[in-house]
Amino acid sequence: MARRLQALSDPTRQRMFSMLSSQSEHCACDLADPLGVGQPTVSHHLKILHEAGLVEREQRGKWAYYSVAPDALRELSAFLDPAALTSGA
Amino acid sequence: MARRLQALSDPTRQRMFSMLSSQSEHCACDLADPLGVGQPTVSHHLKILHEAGLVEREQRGKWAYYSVAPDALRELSAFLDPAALTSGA
DNA sequence: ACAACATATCGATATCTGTCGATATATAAT
DNA sequence: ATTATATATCGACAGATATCGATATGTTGT
Repeated sequence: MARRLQALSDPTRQRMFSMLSSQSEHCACDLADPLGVGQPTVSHHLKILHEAGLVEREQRGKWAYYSVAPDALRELSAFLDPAALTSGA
Repeated sequence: MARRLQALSDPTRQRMFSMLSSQSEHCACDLADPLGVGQPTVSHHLKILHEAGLVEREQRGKWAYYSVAPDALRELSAFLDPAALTSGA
């Protein structure tokens, strides 16, 4: 969990993660421009998010598609505030 | 929220916050030893947690007592995973 | 094999940040 | 007022990190 919080501490990664949340998935190439950073930087941040278990990676052809890891946020949310969990859904 | 995530990204502050969570409140003087850091460092981190709205501060005599801000974690948790919120409690 | 494109890695650098020692501020007691 | 104690601030420094340009890797076509 420490690693996840660390991964979410950078503003660029926060925006990146937000973009991935709002849409089902993103090709890495679509992230650089809106974020205003270079391609190596995008790649670097995606690696950090991935290693923290926050995003998943799927290679399709030359493109790499990233998406939010299904349970990552729930786990993090539960870790921060266990009392706020729903019992069912 | 960005600021709160940033505040929770440091390992020392995570442990600090955990200590404050497990007990109702702590005097700043009780934190340095268990954390293995100096007093100025404790003061510095408490300031960051306080400015992020994660902890509250109450001065009693020469001592400063810190406690977890009541709604901080719930808000953060809801921000990260709105779907996991309880409707009632 | 070769060319073209997407992504990852490498090396360098500027900035941020955690930590400390020293010092300042504040409160309490003598 | 002086002393003692608790906390905050300051200045400095080492280590982490975000970013970039250059290059490597990998994939898709020809």
